[in-house]
Amino acid sequence: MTAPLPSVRAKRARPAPRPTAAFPSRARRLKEQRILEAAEPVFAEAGFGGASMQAIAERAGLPKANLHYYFGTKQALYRALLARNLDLWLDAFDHIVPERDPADALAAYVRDKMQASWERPLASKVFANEVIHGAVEIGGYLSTKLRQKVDEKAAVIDGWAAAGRIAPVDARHLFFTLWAATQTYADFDVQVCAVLDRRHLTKADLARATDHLVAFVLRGCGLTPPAACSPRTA
Amino acid sequence: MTAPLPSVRAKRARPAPRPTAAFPSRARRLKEQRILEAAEPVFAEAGFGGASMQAIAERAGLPKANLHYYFGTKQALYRALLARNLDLWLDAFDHIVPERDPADALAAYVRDKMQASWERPLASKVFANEVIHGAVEIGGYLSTKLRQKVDEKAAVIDGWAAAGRIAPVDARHLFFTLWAATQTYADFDVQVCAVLDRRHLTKADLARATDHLVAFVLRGCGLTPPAACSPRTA
DNA sequence: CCGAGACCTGACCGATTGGTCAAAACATTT
DNA sequence: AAATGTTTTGACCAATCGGTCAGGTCTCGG
Repeated sequence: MTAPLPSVRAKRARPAPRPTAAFPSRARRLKEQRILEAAEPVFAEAGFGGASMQAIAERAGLPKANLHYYFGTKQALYRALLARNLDLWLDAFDHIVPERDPADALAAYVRDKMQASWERPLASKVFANEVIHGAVEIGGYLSTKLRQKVDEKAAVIDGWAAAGRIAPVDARHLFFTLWAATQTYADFDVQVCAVLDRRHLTKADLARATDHLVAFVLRGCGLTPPAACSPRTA
Repeated sequence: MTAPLPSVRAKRARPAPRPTAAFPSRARRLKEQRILEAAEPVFAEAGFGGASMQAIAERAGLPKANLHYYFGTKQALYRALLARNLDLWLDAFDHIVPERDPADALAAYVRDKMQASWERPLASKVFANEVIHGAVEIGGYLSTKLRQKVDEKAAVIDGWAAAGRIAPVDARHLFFTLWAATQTYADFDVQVCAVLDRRHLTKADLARATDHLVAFVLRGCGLTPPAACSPRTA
């Protein structure tokens, strides 16, 4: 202890980015939402490394320093954005329950995921980016919460298979296939557009894709689409 | 013309990055390859915006200025990397020909694409990144060469369907599904690892995934796997 | 042995990056 | 209105970014 060390490491100085962490007022929540909404397209279109706080600030119509007041660092903002969307992926799993008819359940699952690709494509892109780049921020989530959920739902699929209600598929790889096939309409939309010769994907395009996928998946699982396969269901 | 304008726009100054563009010597090609090989993992892991010339230079064991000597700009290096891999995606299409048995052709297609995911995952990641971020560099390729090829091969699928040799699937959406389902093992490998509780994906994992996918796809197209579905084929 | 042109690179440039900070503005409660 | 705490932001910082350039080295035909 010859010298009193020049305070902290300059790099770890984060005094109080979130003073009211315990009781975030309604106004605070609203503003955070506004910033996250501005951040989503920027991170989706440029990735974490390519996105800049300046660009996000401009989209939100706020000075850059304000973002740092609310989120401290770029990484924290990125993490908050990811966290907001993570549970979104698990919702569709609710359809996969033992007592339900396998064809119904799988069709509903695919339709739900396709709807998510239509309604929240940017969230899917941010997630895809994060995973492609190694999932450094959400690796823990993937190997805990997601894996548990997949294990649970894979057991349901296996149960159906054991009962002869479905072809003997590999449940986990089936999920990988379903995730990829549905999210590709969000993540790789420009490729789909290019091949289909569209400027933008329309709801009708997605409906057609959904019908194709549902039929394809059901056949793939040794099931038959429920007669005519009416696409009209809430 | 009151003032002679201060030469060119400072931003477009690119004197002669490729003096021997017409006759690239063997040594030159070799060095370019070396740089591209160093660039691939960096672009794959960080995206275009997140990658830095410095990082690529360090990986290649070369001074940064040397990269600029060979490729001029970061964008040009990125484009060269993309160009090197573009035709890679089209190769598997060769299996889809009218005279071939549909089940054989589709199985071979899936196996080829899965092998590509195993052998060149980084190329797939770079490509995925580019498409997710809007395909600004390869948009032209997607809406010309790729689309033409897809149109051509979709006609083959439609022919099979018309002849009753395959279920009446939507050929283009079938391709989207196949691309997504196969490339997910390259692009989202960490997610697959997390769910399967692996540190790295092994060849055996990929083999299992391939068998699952082949069977799933064939059933999805109303076909039956060729008896026992031996995974051993060159 | 000598140019000539290809190749190489340390030093440097302006612009932009994520992040900090102090002071001003605003809101609340006493 | 004084006091207290939160929110806002322009100005600023060191670091890093992509890119340039002068001048070096190397190679090779003559």
